[in-house]
Amino acid sequence: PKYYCLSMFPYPSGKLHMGHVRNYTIGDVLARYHRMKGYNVMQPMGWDAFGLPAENAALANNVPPAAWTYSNIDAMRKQLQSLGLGIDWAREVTTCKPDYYRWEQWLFTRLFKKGVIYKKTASVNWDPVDQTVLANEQVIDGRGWRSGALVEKRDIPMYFFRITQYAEELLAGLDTLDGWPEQVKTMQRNWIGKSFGVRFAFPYTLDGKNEKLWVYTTRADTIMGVTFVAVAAEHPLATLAAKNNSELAAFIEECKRGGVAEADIATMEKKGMPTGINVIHPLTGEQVPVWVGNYVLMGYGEGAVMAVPAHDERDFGFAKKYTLPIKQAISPRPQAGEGQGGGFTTDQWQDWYANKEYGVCVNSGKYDGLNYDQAVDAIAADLQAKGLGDKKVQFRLRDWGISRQRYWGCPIPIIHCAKCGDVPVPDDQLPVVLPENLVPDGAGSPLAKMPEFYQATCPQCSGAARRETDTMDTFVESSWYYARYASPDYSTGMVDKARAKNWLPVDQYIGGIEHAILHLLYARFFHKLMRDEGLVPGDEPFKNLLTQGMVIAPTFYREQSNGKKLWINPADVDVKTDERGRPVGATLRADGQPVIIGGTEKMSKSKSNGVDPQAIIDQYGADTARLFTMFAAPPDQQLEWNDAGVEGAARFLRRLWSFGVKVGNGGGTAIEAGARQAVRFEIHSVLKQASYDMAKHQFNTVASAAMKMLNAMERLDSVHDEVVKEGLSILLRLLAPITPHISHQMWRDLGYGDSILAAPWPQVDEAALVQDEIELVIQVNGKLRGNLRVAKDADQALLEQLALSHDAVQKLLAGGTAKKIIVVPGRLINVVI
RNA sequence: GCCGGGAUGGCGGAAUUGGUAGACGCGCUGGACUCAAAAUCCAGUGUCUGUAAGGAUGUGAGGGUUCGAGUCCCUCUCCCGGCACCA
Repeated sequence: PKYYCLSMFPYPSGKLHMGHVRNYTIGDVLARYHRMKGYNVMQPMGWDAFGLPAENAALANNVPPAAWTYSNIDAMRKQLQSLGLGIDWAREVTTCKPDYYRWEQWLFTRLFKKGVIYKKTASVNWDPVDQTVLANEQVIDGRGWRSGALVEKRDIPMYFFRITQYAEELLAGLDTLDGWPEQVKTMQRNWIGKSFGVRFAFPYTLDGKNEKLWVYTTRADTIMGVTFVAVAAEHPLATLAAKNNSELAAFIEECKRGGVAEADIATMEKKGMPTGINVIHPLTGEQVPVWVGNYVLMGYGEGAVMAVPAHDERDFGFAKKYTLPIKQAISPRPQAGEGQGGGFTTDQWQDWYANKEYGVCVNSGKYDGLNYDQAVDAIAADLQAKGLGDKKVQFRLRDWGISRQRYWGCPIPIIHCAKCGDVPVPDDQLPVVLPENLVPDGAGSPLAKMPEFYQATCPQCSGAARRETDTMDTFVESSWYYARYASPDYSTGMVDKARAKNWLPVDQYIGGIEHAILHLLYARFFHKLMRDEGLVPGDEPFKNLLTQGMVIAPTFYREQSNGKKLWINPADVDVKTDERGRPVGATLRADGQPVIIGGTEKMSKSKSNGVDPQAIIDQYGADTARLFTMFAAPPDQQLEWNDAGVEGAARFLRRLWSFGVKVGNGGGTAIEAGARQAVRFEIHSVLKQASYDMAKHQFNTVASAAMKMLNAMERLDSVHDEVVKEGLSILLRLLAPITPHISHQMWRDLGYGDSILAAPWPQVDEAALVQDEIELVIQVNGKLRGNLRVAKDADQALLEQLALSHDAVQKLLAGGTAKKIIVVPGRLINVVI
């Protein structure tokens, strides 16, 4: 059987960091383990080579992003090799090379023709001083990172993937992914955000024309509580109203200030202003005022929302702030309202106001007394009868905008012709090659200033035309590299279908939890796009997913005279402890003066708490680095870096080595049968647990099992016995995936075979686990009171009798009788008194 | 703000998924070896109390279910990840 083991490929930043070491060690452990289990393993590696950091480096050092990227790749490849990873380098993929991205361009043109890709305008962060588009990351406290200018929103045309067309399938597909962590699936479900609601219109008349203002709501049952409608600043109605209202125009301008990041918008103070326009409530016929609200997003739904202050917390706050009416439309049902503060008051928001399970309509005319489902049905039916709305399924997921006004990315293969419009570049003109010798200057893409690049001929009419100078979001490259690995050399198509069919899907995907939504959702989407092109088999790309935690380390700093903190690397600090080992202070080794102990945080340059993996590998070797990384925490949790812990891992490997030398020396006497049986029991019961842990990817306890085995064998009087030969053979194979170098060498030196890679995963001998006597725990009222050694097949009556006659139980019974005795076979006896 | 996750000795973590809390490792304390130190080896190490045997207490806080709760339920606090242009 095949086993495709894939770790997320790195961005070539220049240096391996601990997160990489962790990611690739986990992948390598799984790959080696599966080789021992008899699988045909593929473990490839590549480079996510386009991206912003290369442009930043270019700005800082005046080097072309290409040169910087390629030299980083060479450096990091060497580092990965020093970790001893069993990678098939013949499959190496580099996304910034034309032989890779030409197929991305090819697929783009196919999808463009199919209508899966389309163009529309969207908002971006605009730096008015540098005259450039900024990534969210480059906006700091609302200002451009280099210019310091206040960032504005600007609408520009962009290409979009119609991912919403696949929303239903992306959602349903999650149910088939049994090998994915539940939390990741939950996050994706919530991100896709399928909701059942009602889309309806508020009619109004403007300049003698009948118009409709559309909104979407999941709470149609509260429609009789609507007291205003809020529209986004970019909404056409807002623009219209601002024409002869300078105050409103100024407010809309204010709303356009600031970036486009949702976290900022959602935490911003909620502000609004009336437009002076009224619309008609579709059911009551009442006039409803329209407001502009800075919290309404044009990109969501209709860019307008009905506001029901009585039953939506955000609307409530807004209404209180601007003293808008609050009209109750839901009341607790008598049975539900009891004890939950049924009284409605406009003074104070209460959580039940928004609880749809729990109320019935009031002040709602003919809908009074209906519960949520009944009310939504009745209201949707009435709206439909008036031609003003209907039930609608809506997704939170938005289409994926992929245009980037940046240089170091895959060129979008479109030619703009005045006559023919947007024309995709024909296959025989692909790839559109990105020139690699440019240096960006921080003011827009250099491609847009390069006539040799953008001057083109229209493929349809042969007239003069302009080539698109935007590049694609780098998430596009990382959405299909897993498929390219199956046939990285294939020059006549995106993937070789036969080889893709052989290797896909990825059996195990490993990467950081921070990719839980975007990357993993885009890759799933891309797989379906490629499937629909007949390129790849199956509906999902990744069968099993392991999301690893971050690598964190302690921080140390000194307060400087200017009040700023000077961060000091942990490697330069000595920590002092009291007689119990509690830290009491730290000093800088260089000057012996104290430093302040900060928190334990994600390794980063800014906190100077990074540990260079290369230094660890050079000092202790790859096996120690790998063992510590696997032992210190389970893979999906945070891993705290600890130099003493690394020392401990090295100590264990040295002990293992000396033990091997001792065994190799031969001679001596065999041990006594009872001791032999006890060690075999220990080794095989530990192995049983370790095999179970390995299968569930809990590598830290597998490493601890190896330590237990060595401890057990070291306690023996003599190492010259068959049980040691067997035990060491098991121990070395248990460790082989984690510490391949030492395991391989000892395996050979001790004469077990040529290569431990060819050895099978060790088997538990159940016969070694059989015991005649077992130890049971005696509890009284659930509290531990003693132990009992009994024959393993002792019956219930005997156990109860033994427990009752136990000294500790007798003492507590004090002559009384037990109420109840609970016997858990093989574990404990609990006497209830 | 919204979505997801986490919290167990001085530290990293373990606990067969409701059944002996603290495996394994680090650190610390004492001892052996050494002129001495390092390395190595041996013993101890949750907290309080007690000479000891023992007793009490203990898994972020507060409540609940159960013979029995780190594990299940409710309320809360703090920390971390993501939020669509960082990758």
